[in-house]
Amino acid sequence: MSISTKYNPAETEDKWYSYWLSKKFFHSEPDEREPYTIVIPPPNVTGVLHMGHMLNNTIQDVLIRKARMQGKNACWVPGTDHASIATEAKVVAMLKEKGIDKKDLSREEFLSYAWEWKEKYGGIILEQLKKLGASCDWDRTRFTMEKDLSEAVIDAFIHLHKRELIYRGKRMVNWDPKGMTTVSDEEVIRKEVNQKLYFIKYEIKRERVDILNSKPPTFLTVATTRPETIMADAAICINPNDERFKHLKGKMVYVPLVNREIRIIQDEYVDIDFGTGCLKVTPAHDLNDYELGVKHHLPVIDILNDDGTLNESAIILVGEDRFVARKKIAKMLEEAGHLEKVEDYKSQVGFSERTDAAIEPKLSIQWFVKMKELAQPALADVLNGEVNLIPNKFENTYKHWMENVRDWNISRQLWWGQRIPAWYGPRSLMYDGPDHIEIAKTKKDALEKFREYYRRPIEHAGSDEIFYTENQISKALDNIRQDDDVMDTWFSSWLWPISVFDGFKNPDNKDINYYYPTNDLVTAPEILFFWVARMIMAGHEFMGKKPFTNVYLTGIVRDKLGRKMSKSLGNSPDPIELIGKYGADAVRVGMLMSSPAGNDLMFDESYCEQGRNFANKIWNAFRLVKGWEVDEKLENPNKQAIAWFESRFNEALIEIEANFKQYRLSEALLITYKLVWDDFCAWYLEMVKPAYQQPIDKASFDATVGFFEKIIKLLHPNMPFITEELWHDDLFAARGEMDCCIVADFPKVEDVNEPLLKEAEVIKTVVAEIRNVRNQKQISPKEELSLSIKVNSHLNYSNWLTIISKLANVSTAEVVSDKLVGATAFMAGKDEFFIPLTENIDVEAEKIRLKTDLVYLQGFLKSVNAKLGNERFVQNAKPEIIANERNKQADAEAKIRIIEESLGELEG
RNA sequence: GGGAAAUUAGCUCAGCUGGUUCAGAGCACCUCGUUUACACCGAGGGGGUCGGGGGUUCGAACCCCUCAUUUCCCACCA
Repeated sequence: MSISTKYNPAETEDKWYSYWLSKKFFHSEPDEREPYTIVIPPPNVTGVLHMGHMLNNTIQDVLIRKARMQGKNACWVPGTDHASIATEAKVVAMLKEKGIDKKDLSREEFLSYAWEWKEKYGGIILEQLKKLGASCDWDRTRFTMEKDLSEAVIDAFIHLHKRELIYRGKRMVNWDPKGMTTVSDEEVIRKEVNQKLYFIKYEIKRERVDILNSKPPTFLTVATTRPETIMADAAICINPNDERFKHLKGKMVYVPLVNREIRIIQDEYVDIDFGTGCLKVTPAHDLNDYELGVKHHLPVIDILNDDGTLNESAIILVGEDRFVARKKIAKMLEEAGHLEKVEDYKSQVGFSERTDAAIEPKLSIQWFVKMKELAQPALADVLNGEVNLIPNKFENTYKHWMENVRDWNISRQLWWGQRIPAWYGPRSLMYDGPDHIEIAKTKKDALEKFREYYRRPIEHAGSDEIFYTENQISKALDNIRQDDDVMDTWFSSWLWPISVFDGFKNPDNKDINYYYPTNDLVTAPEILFFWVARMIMAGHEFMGKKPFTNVYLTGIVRDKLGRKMSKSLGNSPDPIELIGKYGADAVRVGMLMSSPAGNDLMFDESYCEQGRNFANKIWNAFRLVKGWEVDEKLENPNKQAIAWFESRFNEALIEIEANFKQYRLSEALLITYKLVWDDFCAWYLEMVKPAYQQPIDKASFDATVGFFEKIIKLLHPNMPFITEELWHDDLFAARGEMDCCIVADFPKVEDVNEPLLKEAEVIKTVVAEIRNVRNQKQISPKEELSLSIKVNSHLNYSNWLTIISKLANVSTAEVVSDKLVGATAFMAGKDEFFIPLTENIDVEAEKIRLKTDLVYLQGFLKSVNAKLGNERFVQNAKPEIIANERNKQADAEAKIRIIEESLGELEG
């Protein structure tokens, strides 16, 4: 036989993937079947596959393939996300390498570079998914910035604006000085940072009389982590209840170095016990200070440029980066005698999720979505089980977040994304004033709205109605400009389950009606709020229905030391290399084996090895069966084995289905693994396998091939490639063009013969015991033994004798009525087994063995008796528990009797 | 600072409503094996007082309290 002893994934994977594609097995169109739909969490368009994607998409593929095999109309919609800040950052970096500064480009020029970049790198990740075997409906591939999806974003904005759920406001926002944009609260990652706490002395302004009396200046000390912001100080704040500072009320102090006078204000917000009890108030650069400033009518002095350098308002250190300025100013303060001391200090600092730059609180005008109303139905869905989070431990966090949801800052100071459809023009053509804003999908619409606006009578124009001239109007219209900002990427992502089916463009179309709401969503818990929660909100707002029913939250893939995989640590294997090394099926199995929903996965390559070994095991089982010659004339000696495996398969299948129902994919796979490796290969095949170079009977062969086919189908969702390869082998019935494993019927649960399975377990013990005897006595497996069985139970061994003989290399096996003296013995259940050996048995050793068993059983019996003798147990325990205890008691008593007999004979 | 979860064999994890599926699985480990599908293999085996301490109960890995450790989420203390 010329089949390789090892399964070679490279020979099958591309072949079958192209075949599936060419036969359109992944493609779905609405029909009369029940739909099963998953929308992919769209990866960044310019990203490459990492281990997290690997896990996530393997799970989705398993779910979708199983549904497809179970007769559902399975549709897995793939696509990519334009990832505005990440992609823009990459493009900016690329341009920089070319010596081009983004500032020197027009918006149009920049976008053309960006699109070029997207065309070049976009879609790499989707190609990588194909290597994994992902059975996405590629005809439905979408991109969040393509025309239709962008329009959906604009439509959604306009809709929400009409509903007064979108507003524009001046707020403290999170500013990313590296990305030069705002980011939402959710995109700020807080980290503990070792910092310094600077104690800075501010001189208190002396009364004129004090100066005349040459009274020396006095100081107050403020503790701050940000000395570079003193130039933006608007006040010093003390707690009105702080006895130490009562005398300071109403005084003024000088800001060191710049000598600007500021007030001392009082507010209970200040913690008397923290630092010095004096707080410098910097409304432009701290959220709390801003609020204090509003309360006390303080000026806002913004000393930072958008890129984090100091601006002219700082007066000193203009142009320096904030962190450089911090060091320099500390020195300057020290030299000027204003630095009392510096202490080490740990505090939480916010960093941008995308650029890792320290976030700067900044006052600016941004667009916001009101979240409270939107959150309500989305919270209700999860609480009442309309939407299931798997595992449900995430419900608590979800609830907490949704109940404390804050408004969503959706504007970003970037170019790569959907531009905010807000248009600005002069409110009045007569005098300068705040802008008039119109929300409109296109410039044309905007112009019309503005024209209409200007044609109305002029406000405050007295009794007679006055209108602008057409000339004035057309001149004004020439100067209408669109908002420069784009929308947060998540503002397109939250529409994904709707927009991929064109639910905005064409609200009542066939696809959206059929596929929406989708079934399962598979994603990482990190984006539960970013994305999942908002999708549910969008579902209710725009469709009046939830977007999906089940949310499977995967864990984070970590290395085996528990560290998060990251580029900088270099601890993340390249998934494509892994697939090359072990095969896609192996990597899939490796990922699935040890990652229950919601649990982090400590990844190690050995998981892939295990997967590869499993593929090889299947391959070799196939080689074995493939090599059998059939002799039609032979009787079937394997009826018992066949009946057993049939039941065993169904027993396992029941468990597998139950685990799938609970989304315990790793558990389901492990059961499958054991079914194939242990039950099918190690037991069943060994039972029916003909002797060397002997033919097999037709019935056994057919049964075995039938089992094999069922096993291949069972394995397919996990291991699509090897199963498809085997499916087409001529070992099985001839296959038509469309007869592929990918669309074969998934096995259905059939009858389980429980007593038969129980008997088989006893038989397995018998075989294992005989092998154990060989091991202990150093008897070669080739040496034949004979076996005598004294049956004390109701088990009918006659059906099993041939199997025992074959598996344990026993030449004669017989049922006897008396113990065999001088033979080595063991028990299985209540039955006794004897193997006569040529050498004398070691009576002492045998006695010790029996005594050990006896002691254990006596102890066991004692505890059972104690239970049964306890009145309160007998009164309180459930009847079936008591019955069980009585069984245990009888059982133990019987075994003890048998052992005592044997011991007696050895003694005697 | 608030909240949530976890802690079971060397590692990764099961263990559903307290009582034979109650101490389990996979991997790793040890011994033996060049048997004619597979050494990416086969046969057999060892290994845990279920984080510590209390309590409830006839009975606790499971329920309660407490401590410890770890992880995650949320939060504006300079």
